[in-house]
Amino acid sequence: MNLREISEKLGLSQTTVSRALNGYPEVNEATRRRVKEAAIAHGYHPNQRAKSLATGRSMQIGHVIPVSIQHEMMNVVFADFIAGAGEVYGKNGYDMLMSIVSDDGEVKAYEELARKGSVDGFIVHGPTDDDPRIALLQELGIPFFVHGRSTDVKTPYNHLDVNNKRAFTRAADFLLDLGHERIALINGLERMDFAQRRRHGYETALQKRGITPDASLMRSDEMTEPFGYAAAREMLAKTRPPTAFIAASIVPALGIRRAVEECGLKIGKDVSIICFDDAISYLPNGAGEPIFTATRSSVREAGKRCAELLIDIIKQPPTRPIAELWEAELVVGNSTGPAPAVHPSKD
Amino acid sequence: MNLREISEKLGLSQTTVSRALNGYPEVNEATRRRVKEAAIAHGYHPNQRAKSLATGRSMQIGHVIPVSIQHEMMNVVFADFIAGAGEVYGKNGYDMLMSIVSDDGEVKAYEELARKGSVDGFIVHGPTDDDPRIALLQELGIPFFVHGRSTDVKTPYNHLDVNNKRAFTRAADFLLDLGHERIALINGLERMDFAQRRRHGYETALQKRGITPDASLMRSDEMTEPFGYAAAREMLAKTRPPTAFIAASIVPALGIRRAVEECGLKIGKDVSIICFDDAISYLPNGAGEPIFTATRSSVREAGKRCAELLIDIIKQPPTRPIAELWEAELVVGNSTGPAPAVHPSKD
DNA sequence: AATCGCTTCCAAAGCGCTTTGAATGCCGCG
DNA sequence: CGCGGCATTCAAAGCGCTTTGGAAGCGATT
Repeated sequence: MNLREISEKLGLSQTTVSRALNGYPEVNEATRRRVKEAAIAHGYHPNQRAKSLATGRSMQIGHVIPVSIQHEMMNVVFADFIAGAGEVYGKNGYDMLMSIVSDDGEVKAYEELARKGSVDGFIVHGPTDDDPRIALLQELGIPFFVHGRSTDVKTPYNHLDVNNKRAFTRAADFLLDLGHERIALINGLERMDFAQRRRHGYETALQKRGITPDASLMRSDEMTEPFGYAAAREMLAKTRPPTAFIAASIVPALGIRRAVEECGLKIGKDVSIICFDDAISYLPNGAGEPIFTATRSSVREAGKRCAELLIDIIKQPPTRPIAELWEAELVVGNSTGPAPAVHPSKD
Repeated sequence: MNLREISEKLGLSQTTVSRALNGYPEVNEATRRRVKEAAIAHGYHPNQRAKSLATGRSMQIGHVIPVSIQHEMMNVVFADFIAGAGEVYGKNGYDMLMSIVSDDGEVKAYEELARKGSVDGFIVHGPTDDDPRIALLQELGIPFFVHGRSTDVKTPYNHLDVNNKRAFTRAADFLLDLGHERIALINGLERMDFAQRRRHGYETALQKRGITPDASLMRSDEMTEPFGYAAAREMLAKTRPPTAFIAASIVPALGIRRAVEECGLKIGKDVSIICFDDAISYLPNGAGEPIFTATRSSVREAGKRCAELLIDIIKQPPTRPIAELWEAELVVGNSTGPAPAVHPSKD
């Protein structure tokens, strides 16, 4: 069933049928009703391929995912982000085009999708501190929106980010206020912009209290459970182990907890843990009372907002770049407590 | 840069340019080279929208994801599956169209994507025991491939599944051989076909040894870490606690481990744990030596294979349905050991 | 010299929609 | 009675590609 067939069946021109279905005002309301009913009765859906050829818009948003990023935060956090974005796409008649590419194929993927006209815009995930994708997309002249920031990119671009630095300053402050002095940082990969900002936040808080960040208490890697575990095991074996950990995600935090418990230590008493919580739906930070004290910001809400803003941008390019910075909230759970008294024998 | 422009620039017809680029034989090799070079030089990529209108194929595969499934295995396992599928799509010139919909919008999503001609086929994820999507897609007359099975659907359909029953029989046998008799099952949601098959496998193994499955040792829910934790805590508090757990995924297994450790028990000694391991890349079952003894089957490889088969089906509808059944391998880790001697006081 | 068979290329139709520009009918008004 | 204005509808062009059905050129064959 296509436009011609249905218009013939109704004894109307294709023009009128098209306009009736697309809500144009210059069509009689009685006619519109008749057309709409016929469309439903015959299960008519305008051919999207023809439609987008005619309109010049594909009604699709591209997400390019390099496989390696599978390992970093992308995998688990990503699913929630796209759930949020996808919801917004659906409401606005857009679809999500996802392209999973090898790492060296990323540039080509953006170029092709843009040049082929497969998408009307892109969401850029997980920017590094100097992300080349931003310049590439600007050159391609296609709308895009960055989830996060790329510190060293100085040309303006549309983005939304969490105030990662502030979140980690607050996390560290919280522990410092509890009397902790040896605070470990279990961070994401340093090439990720967010990880650098988080480290800066952590370092800033320590330095403000006259504590020099101890490199032996800082780790940076893919945010897996085993990474959190291994890092914590090693640090807890030191002669002067940390009394608290700050983790960049709930995933390594689970590993830290495992290590702490294996050492026969009590969480929230002997060792405190605080993490950044993306409010991931399948890995909730406890039901009701949080397992971990955490700085929290929903990545799903971020996905929604990024999608909304990108669609706005596609419809009407803004005169000046859009930028939003969200603050994470600090939620207190059972994983933190006052620093343990210094063991006499350790002096 | 479109076909007309580039053909004018070359002094050739659009026909010839099109054929040259698409590898048709009726074009002189010298001409073809000239065309290809010009295409690269000018960054020409055929407009996908026009192309698919002309060919009648969208070169897109649809994945419809209801948000609720976010919570069940989908979320974490899904990411790996689509990584595998996406790789295959890229190699074959296909793109992945992902539609995230509310639960009641699922039927509509399939219908629309099919009728609008947005996709050439679908991958169906996470079938239930009597999944209505199969009949729907058959009625829509669009190629599709099911990852898993739907036991109560009797019409044949293309699918690939892991032998879930066998995997769980083997897991239970492994524990039974070690002398365990009180073996708990921490399963996924019962409406999922795979969960039912796994339970059957577990029950079959017990019954073969004359053990009647104990309903108080069986739980079924979304496969989260907290679920595993809560279920294990409760079971371990019984007067006759289980000596072993079988978990449907590594995620609840992590929760079980947490519970066991909190109870001051030793894994692999006091309590054994065995799980189904989807070989998820971001949650690896240990590096080298597995953390958990597990029955393992890579969901990523499954994604690859499903994509390959679906593309074959689109190109050439098979005369009889394609069905593959994969066996999971049993890998032995540190989480299992002989059943502890019965405590004298417990008799 | 006429014909055939190849290779190589092309003009034009068509995919199914949107959109432009114009036509039709009808009303009220001078 | 003629005309402008409004509401409603339509024919046709165009989006950028593929594909059909030739046609041109040329050496080989009869």
